[in-house]
Amino acid sequence: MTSITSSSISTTKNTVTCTNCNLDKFCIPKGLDRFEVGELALLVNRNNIRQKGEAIYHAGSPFRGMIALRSGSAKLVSFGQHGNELIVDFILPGEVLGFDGLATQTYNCTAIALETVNYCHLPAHKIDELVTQKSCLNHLLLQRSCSQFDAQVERMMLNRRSAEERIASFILQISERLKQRGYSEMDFRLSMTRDEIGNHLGVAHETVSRIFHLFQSKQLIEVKSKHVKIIDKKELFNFYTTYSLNSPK
Amino acid sequence: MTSITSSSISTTKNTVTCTNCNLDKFCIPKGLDRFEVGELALLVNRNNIRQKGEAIYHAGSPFRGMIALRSGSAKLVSFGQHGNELIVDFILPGEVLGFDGLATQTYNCTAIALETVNYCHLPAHKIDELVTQKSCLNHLLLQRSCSQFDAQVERMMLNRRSAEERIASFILQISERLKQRGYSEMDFRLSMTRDEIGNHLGVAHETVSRIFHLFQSKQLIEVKSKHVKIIDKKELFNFYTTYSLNSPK
DNA sequence: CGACGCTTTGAGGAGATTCAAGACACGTGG
DNA sequence: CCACGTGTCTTGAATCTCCTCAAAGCGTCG
Repeated sequence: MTSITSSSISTTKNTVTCTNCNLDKFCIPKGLDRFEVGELALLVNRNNIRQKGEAIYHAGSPFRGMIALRSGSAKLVSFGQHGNELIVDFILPGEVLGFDGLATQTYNCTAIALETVNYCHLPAHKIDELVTQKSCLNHLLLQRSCSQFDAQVERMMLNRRSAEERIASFILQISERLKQRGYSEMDFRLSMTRDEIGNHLGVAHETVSRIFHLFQSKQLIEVKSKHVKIIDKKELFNFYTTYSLNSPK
Repeated sequence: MTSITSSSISTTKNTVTCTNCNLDKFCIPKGLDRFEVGELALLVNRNNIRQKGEAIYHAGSPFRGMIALRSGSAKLVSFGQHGNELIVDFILPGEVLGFDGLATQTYNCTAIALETVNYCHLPAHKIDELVTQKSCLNHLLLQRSCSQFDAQVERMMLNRRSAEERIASFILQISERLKQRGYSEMDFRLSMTRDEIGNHLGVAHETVSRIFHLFQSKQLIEVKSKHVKIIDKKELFNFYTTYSLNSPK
């Protein structure tokens, strides 16, 4: 089909760079100008593949750089001292991971593909170069890292809420994040199991199942195994903001 | 006693600077060399006082800089949309706060004194200057901010544990932090109420009370109102690492 | 000393977990 | 193409942890 020049042995699909990537608004380039993105494009390894269940990086291994998922999703897992594992976050297509290794230069978590993923990789040593050259990138990283703070507060708030509220918020959060990356916000497939959702939210997987069912019976969503369709977003939202609790004093 | 020169109207106590401050290993200067600390000393406002219950800064107000508690302690509070308030963290004497405003340049939380506090204040605009001049400070801030990530994981782990484990870990954490600043690690006074502890840990204040009592009956600690004495640190530690749970799969 | 806030202690109940068993889905090999 | 096996999901029942409500002790400060 396409003519193959000496400088390009890639297929049409593979000619995607940071400049024309549809993720550029969300990825590392966010906040950089056109020229800078061009530079960035030269530094990024594209088209890395991992199959379901394979690790993208391992906890304890040296920081190798930041990762942007071009397709597929992943989970970020932290292993406690007693074999208990905790899913710190899910990474959806178009999102960036690797922040858990930025500060210490060692990954704190293991990133595991929940389905086949295709990702870009910005190597660590190139990040250092960029950071010293472009203060904006520096600022950007600082910003992103500090936004962890907000996330933490948000999560603490969630942890005092009932299982129903947690799951309502989980569904809405996934919906919101998918929407931001241009996917359908009302109708999607969860790539993680009930067990993984439960682990992340701190509830038993049976409870996840039960509450999905409950929401369906209340006409808030339709669930069929991993497929979720949001019917009444507003009511779902009310569900987890209205019934608040544990507000001391 | 001391001769008073025109340039010094301060008492002996007030002549403490960053250079001779006993907190310098923990405070903002950490990682800076002697000369840089000297520079820093010129930028810092010292000897600010707040009484118990008074705010050091308010959520929503513009970032005014970083704060180091020279004495006294504080709580960092986040207000939810429905009047529920969440104690994100306690700040012990010698610790630094203000990270919640660093990224967005607006404080996300309100910092309230739990007892009379004396603090140093590094103004925001001077931080900017320093950051652009000294890349190490920049790195330092990034480091600190990213360590939030670890804290978040730690807290998520705690949230799947029983009330007993949470409180054991709380006591040990406070002990450890006091120790690091040179205070007694085995015998201290909690500056916060049971209510505040419970809020922070996500348990009812009655439960806090009961479990303190339980630990006392097990000869792990001695409690008398706010005063805590650790009797069997090792066993207390086992308490919250041995009985782990909820490890999925 | 009296008031107020904090802490302790008890009793009852709600929500979520755990255990157990069956249904469903998916992929593999016959 | 169907049978089979494994992993996932659902549903029920019993149990337990922790919360809520209530009331009484304790301490502190004006």
